[in-house]
Amino acid sequence: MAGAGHNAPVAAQELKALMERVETLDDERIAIGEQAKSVYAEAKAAGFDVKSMRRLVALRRKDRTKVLEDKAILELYASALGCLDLV
Amino acid sequence: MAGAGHNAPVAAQELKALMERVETLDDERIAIGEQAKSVYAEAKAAGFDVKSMRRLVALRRKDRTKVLEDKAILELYASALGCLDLV
Amino acid sequence: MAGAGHNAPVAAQELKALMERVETLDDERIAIGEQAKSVYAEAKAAGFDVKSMRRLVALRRKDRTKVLEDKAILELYASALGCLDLV
Amino acid sequence: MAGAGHNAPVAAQELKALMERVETLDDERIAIGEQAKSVYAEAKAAGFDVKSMRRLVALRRKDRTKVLEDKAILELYASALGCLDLV
DNA sequence: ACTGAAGGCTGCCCGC
DNA sequence: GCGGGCAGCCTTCAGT
Repeated sequence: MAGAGHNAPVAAQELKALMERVETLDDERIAIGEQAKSVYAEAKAAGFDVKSMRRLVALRRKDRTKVLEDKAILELYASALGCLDLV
Repeated sequence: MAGAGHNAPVAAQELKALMERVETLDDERIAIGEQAKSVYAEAKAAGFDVKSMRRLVALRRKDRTKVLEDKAILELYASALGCLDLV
Repeated sequence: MAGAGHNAPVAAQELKALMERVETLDDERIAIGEQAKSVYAEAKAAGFDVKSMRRLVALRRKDRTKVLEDKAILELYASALGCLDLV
Repeated sequence: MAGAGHNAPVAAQELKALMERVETLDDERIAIGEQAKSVYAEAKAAGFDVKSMRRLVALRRKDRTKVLEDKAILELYASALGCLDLV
């Protein structure tokens, strides 16, 4: 099914090399995540609401047009259900 | 560490009974999920946006007061960043 | 984009009816989830490891053949990396 | 509730600065994620099973002792249920 | 058949 | 030290 291992030992060397690259990248990614966490800790110490900051970061990363469209639909539906204030 | 298995075979009968109960409940849960999926399919066929419906369902299930508070903070921050229109 | 609202108020009645059906199903789903949680709590009180039980439940729900295949690949790779004992 | 904004405009400048730092870190994190994705694509092209590679990466990052303990419990339970071959 | 998204589950961190 | 809440990963499904 795999198609990979035409030779029994699965090209262990190749696999090892790929895994090492991935693991290195993962280490970097985690290190950066820790830096971000530090910044959020600072923000929290300064009295900001971290959860809201995260939501805003995510929102701003998305495509602006799409966000506005989604928002419009949500408001339309909420209005139909009589709970416009929630959105 | 566990504390459970004071007797070697781990009270296999007890474990089996518990697992069966969980698995039965799981079957029911999945069946209901499929019914919900059908309703969403109907909604989609009628031209509604399923994703927005899901968001609204989730929003309405949450505590109203908390939703309003969170919304207020988000708007405050968005306004500080000059992107109030996104929220 | 939506195609739904050929009439301005978005067929609010239809949307409401659909939402109610979904929310009812959701309530049931949540109730069952709580029952499952109770069973796990019982299990924990009896000394069983809940996390392992969950893993086993998930494993048993899957297609047996596929599980065995996946297991074989994982062992092959682990062996290539010299950490067969982990899997 | 917040404690932060003793001054009405919520210290918009401070918030902006924090958000920018977070967003920069996020950009880096995403870029690295894309590199990892590339490596996995390479691996796939070479015939390896990406899912198994991911599982192995996750497994190797965890604490070795804990992994072995978890494995032992899982095998114990599986054996009690008569499906040791699955784990 | 593959890619991208959406939901559910697991692992992690904070608060109690 | 435990339980709850949050972020990330895996899995599943719709779309192409």
